[in-house]
Amino acid sequence: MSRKIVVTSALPYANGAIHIGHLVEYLQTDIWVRFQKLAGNECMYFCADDTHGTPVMIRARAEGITPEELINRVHSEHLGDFTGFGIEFNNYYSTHSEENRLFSEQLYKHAVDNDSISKRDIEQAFCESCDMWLPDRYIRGICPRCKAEDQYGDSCDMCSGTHQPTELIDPKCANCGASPVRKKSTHLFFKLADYGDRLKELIKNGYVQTSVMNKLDEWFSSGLRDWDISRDGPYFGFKIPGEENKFFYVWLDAPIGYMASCKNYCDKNGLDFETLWNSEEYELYHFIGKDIMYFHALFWPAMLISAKMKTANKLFVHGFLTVNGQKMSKSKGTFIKAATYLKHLDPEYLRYYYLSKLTGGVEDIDLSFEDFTAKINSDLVGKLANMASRSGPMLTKKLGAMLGKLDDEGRELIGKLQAAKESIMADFESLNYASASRQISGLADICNKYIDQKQPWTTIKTDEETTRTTLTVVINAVKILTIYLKAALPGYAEKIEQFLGVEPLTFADVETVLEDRKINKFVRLVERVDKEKVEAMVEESKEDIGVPQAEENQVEEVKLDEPLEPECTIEDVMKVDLRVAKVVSAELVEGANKLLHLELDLGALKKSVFAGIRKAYKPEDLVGKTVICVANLKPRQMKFGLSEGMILAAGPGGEEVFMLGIDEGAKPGMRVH
RNA sequence: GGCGGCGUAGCUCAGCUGGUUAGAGCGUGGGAUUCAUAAGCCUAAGGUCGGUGGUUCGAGUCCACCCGCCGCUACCA
Repeated sequence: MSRKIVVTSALPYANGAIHIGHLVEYLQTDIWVRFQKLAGNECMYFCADDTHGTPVMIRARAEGITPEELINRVHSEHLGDFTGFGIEFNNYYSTHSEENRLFSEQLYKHAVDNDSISKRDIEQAFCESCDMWLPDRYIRGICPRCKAEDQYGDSCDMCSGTHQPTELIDPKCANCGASPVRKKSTHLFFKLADYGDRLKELIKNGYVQTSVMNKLDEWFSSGLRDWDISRDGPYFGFKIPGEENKFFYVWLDAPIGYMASCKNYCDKNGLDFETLWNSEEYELYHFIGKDIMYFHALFWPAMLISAKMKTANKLFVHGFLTVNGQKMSKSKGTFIKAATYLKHLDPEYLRYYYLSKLTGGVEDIDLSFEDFTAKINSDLVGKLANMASRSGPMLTKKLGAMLGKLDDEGRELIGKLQAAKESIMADFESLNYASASRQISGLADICNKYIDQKQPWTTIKTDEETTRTTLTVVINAVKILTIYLKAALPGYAEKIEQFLGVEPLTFADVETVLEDRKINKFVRLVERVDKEKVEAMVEESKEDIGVPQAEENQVEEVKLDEPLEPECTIEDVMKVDLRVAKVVSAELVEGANKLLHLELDLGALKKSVFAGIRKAYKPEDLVGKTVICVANLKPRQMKFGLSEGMILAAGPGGEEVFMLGIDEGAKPGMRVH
């Protein structure tokens, strides 16, 4: 029986561009949504821009436009980015919409009726020159603890301590630099604690992954606090009914934006919103990052419970993206915007890469450019695309583009691929895409072995029909693997569908077999990753930001061919025992093209070392030379013998190797300090 | 500081409820091939599973402590 599913991704804020970190979530979600559809389920995907709040207001002011103009522009930019990456929303809406206003007012009214709203005064910073209340983020000053300058109102980057904005020394408005004043104001609070038991119940029943549950336990045990849901004007948002100059805090109406987007879609398409959003007929899932767990696991369901509405079946929480093992950095050029990526690289690369990394857990995932290039080039191009490329053209050029029939052996191979279907589908369902991609990759290995073993390039010379059978098997294998990958690589799949001359494939087609039919001309499926394009993308990401802090007269950043190793201690250095050594003999190594075999004299002892310096040094030039060697390196068994040390040399390798010498007078065996 | 997560081959990561010689892909060395997007196949080397101690017949897997990294710490969007 097919399922009916509604899915959302977190709403990106309308104050900045989509970057590759955001895309982890949207691609994770999009792959899941596409998977559900391919599996024969009905699945709808809703999202929207999160448009309200102080940052949007400030940004619009800075650009001299209205907030509406800003959010309209950003909306189309965001949508363009998503479309560029093949992310297919049923509706990409905005929180600044009538639907959202109505729902926000409705949910608020329910909360009021349930006596879940309280009022009390709070003191907050107000900038008189900007005529605006300042969130903590918009107050800068000196950290009360470590006295670092220019720190946020709530936390200090230098000592990583947290503090109250009132404690900040010499506070300034981050916007205009004026000193803010403290003013009292009445705020509305949602009494979250009233919903504690029901939230615990929800979470106990599998609302989130277990690791997320642990985190939530922490919050529960420290007690749920009331949630400030109002902001004083001027504020870009919805006015709170019955209040003077008060607006809903942006986080109140943001998740409601999911509903608004769904409602807007339903109205445009003649569907019943109540059925889609609020009935048991449809499952509901939210995909979010771990930073907004609090809102989605506590506030949001509490508000829905208060309004007697359905809560989601499950929250799928994912981790953050690091690039080359570190936080995305504007100065390093790893803060890569979606639009910048698209100028240089194929979006399907990133879709495949994230597929290969995502596990459904909350751990961060790392995008290493080296790994990225290797994975795409070897897995996607070398294994998968190449499979099609080594069968398709032969079939079209030499065998009239006609498929034959599978033989027993072929059926066995195809059977193996078909048998993996359930397990691969289970991986997609549970968001363990990495596991799915490993399975698929393993299947491609089996197929490539089959091709090697069958040698169609040999049999074609003598036996066309046997060759046709072999290639028919391969084409059918390609078809199945394409289905397995299609959720992640829709563009790739489409090319193969055209090549095979078939209707759009789904998981149901895994069981069907293509026989005795014509196929179309083979087109290249995917290009290899060009390292230079990756570099160009990183370069451009640096330029996006401009040269940072040039006026600070900072130490010029050194650019090395090989990046600097992490800082080490003197103890680390002392572990390496460097000794002066004299080359006693040097000879070529039979069968090796990079190695020289050296005998070294270290005074009291001798060492036999294999060094990869053959392209740079001739054996006869080395004998008698004094070099520096690592004397306590663990001996390594090489094919040609045991290497007991390592000669110090500089350079990238090959012909460019430069050995370290030492000044006159040093004797073999002396330690280098 | 408190809390959560992580630390497994050069790199990126799998290892379910503890159970035979710890796995994959990439990379590296060697070999046989050449249909294919310099791809594919065979084969070798490479890990005291962050450290120490403990529970157990048996621990990468459980417990304690320590070290290192990341994140959260709620009126921040």
